[in-house]
Amino acid sequence: MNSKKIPKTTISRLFVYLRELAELTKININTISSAELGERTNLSDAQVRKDLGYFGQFGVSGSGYNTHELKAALEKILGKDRVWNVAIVGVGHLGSALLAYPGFTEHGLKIVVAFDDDTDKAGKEVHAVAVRPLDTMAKEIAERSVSIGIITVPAKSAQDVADRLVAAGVRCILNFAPQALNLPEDVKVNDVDLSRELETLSYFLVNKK
Amino acid sequence: MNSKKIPKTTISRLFVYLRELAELTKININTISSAELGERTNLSDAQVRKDLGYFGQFGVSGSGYNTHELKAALEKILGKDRVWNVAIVGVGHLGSALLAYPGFTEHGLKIVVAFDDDTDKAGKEVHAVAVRPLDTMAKEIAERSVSIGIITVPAKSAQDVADRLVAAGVRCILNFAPQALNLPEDVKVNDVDLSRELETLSYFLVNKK
DNA sequence: CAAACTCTGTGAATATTATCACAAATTCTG
DNA sequence: CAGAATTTGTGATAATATTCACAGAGTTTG
Repeated sequence: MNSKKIPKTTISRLFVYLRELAELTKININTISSAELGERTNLSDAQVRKDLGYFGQFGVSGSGYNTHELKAALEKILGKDRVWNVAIVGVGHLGSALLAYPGFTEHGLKIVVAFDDDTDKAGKEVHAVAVRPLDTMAKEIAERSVSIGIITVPAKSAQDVADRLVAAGVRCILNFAPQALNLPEDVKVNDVDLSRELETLSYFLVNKK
Repeated sequence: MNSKKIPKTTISRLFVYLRELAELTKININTISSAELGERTNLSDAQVRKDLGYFGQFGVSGSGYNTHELKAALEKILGKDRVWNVAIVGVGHLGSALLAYPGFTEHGLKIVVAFDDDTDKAGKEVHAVAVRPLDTMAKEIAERSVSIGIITVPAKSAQDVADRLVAAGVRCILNFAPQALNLPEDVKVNDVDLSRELETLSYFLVNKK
């Protein structure tokens, strides 16, 4: 194991490699070179080798990587050999869509509870997940061992919701609200800003030759 | 105008500043310093100044930035003084959620048509947007002057859909499919990989002290 | 089995991005 | 209106991430 600091971007790409390896093993391809893996993921061969190099030596010179072994190694490294419980706060259009998304389960993430104060939703089930009012958060999160929170509420309530999640013990948050969250250092936040992603495309339209 | 190359990250942050400036002008705050703007957006004062510096000099020493002027300047720079037409391909849970999202309109992005081959959907309307079969893509995109495409189909069909969008003239794509797209250089693609965002959180859970 | 290939692992070189730090411009204060 | 306090704009510096390039290890071929 290399002890140098690992780029965040590397972690993110490991999941891409893992996804590709899952495909490859499924179709009985047992060996792959960094060049081929790079081609399939739109990355350079050097990038692939460098990324893997942070975690050990998985390849065989002259031949490449064993897909089964590399897959198993990455699953271990990335914590995909176990299931993490997830809670969603905000059961609007986006929240519901995420509740219905089957991909998470495949990736070791299980949405176990949702929160929403809307009386039309609280107390019911959406896509087989129970929806509860926000004031039950502390209790539900503790009982269901939730370790990841997803925020899909409007920007105005996002900081409040984040504070409550953290107070309930959550240390990882995926934030869809277009609002910068202010949280303790030991809380990991990933922001997904859909409007911004679309907007950056419009900049490209304005500034292309 | 500074002619140095502008970081992609800078463009992205300009939208954050713009959003904050919209709030500020709304509540009649007319002047703001880089430090204050940075605090509100969770960025450093130096970062704010550096980002704006790529596009010109907007501030006044000792006082700060005029919120109205800066807002207008950023809107111009970012192409937000006009409306861009958007098409969505794939009207599943996520596609429908995006169709229902009011935020896009507020940001100068208008979803004018959706595509899906599912016979339950094609020919109908979802959230006031017409859904058409994929083989009408070329015609619809030309007629409706679509310049941005959003891909919310399964990974397997993503490349095919992307090729068709490009063939129809689209040069900007927001891709939600967990699939690396291979497209001509003059096509700008932004990838949003929701599973990956969640998964990187699980890595953090495994590797925190 | 030796020569020609193939492919990894990794330092070194680049490129990109963020932070520092301070002169110059402006505003505030008494 | 002079001195103190702010705040910008921007080179210089530091941190981060990617690409290059090649020695060394393993495989294939005739």
